[in-house]
Amino acid sequence: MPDKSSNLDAKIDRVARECIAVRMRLLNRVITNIYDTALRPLGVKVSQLNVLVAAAKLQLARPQDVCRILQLDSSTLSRNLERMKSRGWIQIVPGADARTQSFRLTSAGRRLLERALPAWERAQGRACELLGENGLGGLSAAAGSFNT
Amino acid sequence: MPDKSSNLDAKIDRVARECIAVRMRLLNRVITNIYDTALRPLGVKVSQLNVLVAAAKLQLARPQDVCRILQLDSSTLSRNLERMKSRGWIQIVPGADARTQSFRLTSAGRRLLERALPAWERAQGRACELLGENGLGGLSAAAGSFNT
DNA sequence: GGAAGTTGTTTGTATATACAAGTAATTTGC
DNA sequence: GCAAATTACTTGTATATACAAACAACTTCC
Repeated sequence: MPDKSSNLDAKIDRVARECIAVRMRLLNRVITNIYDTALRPLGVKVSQLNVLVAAAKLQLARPQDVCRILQLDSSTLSRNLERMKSRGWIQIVPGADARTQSFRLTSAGRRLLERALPAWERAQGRACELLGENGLGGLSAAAGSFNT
Repeated sequence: MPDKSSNLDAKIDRVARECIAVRMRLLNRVITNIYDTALRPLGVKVSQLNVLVAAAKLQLARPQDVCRILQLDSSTLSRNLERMKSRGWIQIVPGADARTQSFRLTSAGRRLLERALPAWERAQGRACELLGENGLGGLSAAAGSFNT
């Protein structure tokens, strides 16, 4: 009779060693923490900064576009926008299609981005160090298919 | 007088193009979604699977160790354990130090892992494809410093 | 031009995540 | 051997995240 127990153990060992999701999620926590720590004095998190930057680039941002660009669920974005709206960083702009709740940066949002840039630089520098050349290249390669 | 406005735009453009956190977080969402979708029929998410696998490997797992290994905040783990305990996948094991709430897989937890392995294999395959050789290598390189 | 289908967003619910503060147990220093 | 410091975890609070379902507005098709 085969030893089912150690067979399972071996497979579990393989998951522990090889699982891509484990490493991706771990690195995501570490990297997010670096940026959030740097941004904390400004009262903004990197998740929000991402959306603000996207809005700045799009000028007039449609949620659907931001969701596609960032691969975000629309319900997630909806609630993030709520928070940023209440902080005065973005404002809703009614458009032609009454279904879309397009939005854009307010001047307060723009000022926030400006003030956040130095902190972003510092975090970016630390993240670079942490990932190393290999990690950075791999990240770009892997994320490449989701550009713009 | 320098054109402050476009200078800011250029910097924002740089954040949009280069920000490591944006890409890491985007990839994390995509990869997590692949595993969660594959695991959905089993009623477990990859975040929980990670902890169950760690518990399986440690045999008797101390929360502090799991937090260190996965770079998780202890409050996060505390609540995740609560959910997995209520599902009967883990059980608390009182130990020498009354502060530590060590835990281990129950047999139900072990059976869950066994049933989840094929779904994990499928998700792992798709994640490999998505990241490509470069992405996989970079991920390993970057996560290397956090091994075990 | 109206019914049926599609699309864009929000709301309900659940999990994951972290920081700050609280609590309880252990360890250290005297 | 006790007070102070430290450690290990939990609880309070807030954000991020996604799926499912609801809703409203647009589009298609006849």
